[in-house]
Amino acid sequence: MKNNIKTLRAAFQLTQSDLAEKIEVSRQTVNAIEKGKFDPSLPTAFRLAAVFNCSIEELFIYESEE
Amino acid sequence: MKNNIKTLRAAFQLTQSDLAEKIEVSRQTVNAIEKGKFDPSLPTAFRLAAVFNCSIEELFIYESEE
DNA sequence: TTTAAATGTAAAGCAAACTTTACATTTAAA
DNA sequence: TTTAAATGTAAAGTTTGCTTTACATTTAAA
Repeated sequence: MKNNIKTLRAAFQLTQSDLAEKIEVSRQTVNAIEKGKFDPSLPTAFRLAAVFNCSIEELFIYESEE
Repeated sequence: MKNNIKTLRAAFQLTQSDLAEKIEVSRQTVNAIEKGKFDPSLPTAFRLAAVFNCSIEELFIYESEE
């Protein structure tokens, strides 16, 4: 699963800490999701999409797992 | 988080087992998601949306947690 | 009305999402 | 060029998504 969080976060001029606060997760979680270390939960994905005013599908690119 | 899986599954004439097979989870997992016992992972949500040819936002209704 | 399919649910265990703490590295402003 | 903010990352622990096994209940077809 790829995502456009880093780009959008920059466009919205938010630090990882700012974004973490908005979506109510830790800064490390934002970093990990952004870097593709793991996928967010569905609720977290919804909150991210809300912050960036876009759909989950616009934020995340699903690629069938291996 | 509410969802329309039961309705859509009926419309597509799929059993919980059928759907489980399609999205590659266990039947119990489909049942639990359908009954709102827990939220699916983001990859599972993507696969569900793909089966029903709709968006994740059309399938799941996000409600801020308590 | 009997039988089979479908659904509901529970327990034990594993895996992944997330936390906190902590520290090292990069970036950018003074 | 020093300093602070921002980012990267790691370890240990908690929570939750999901599995398998197992069985009970509901639904529907014969």
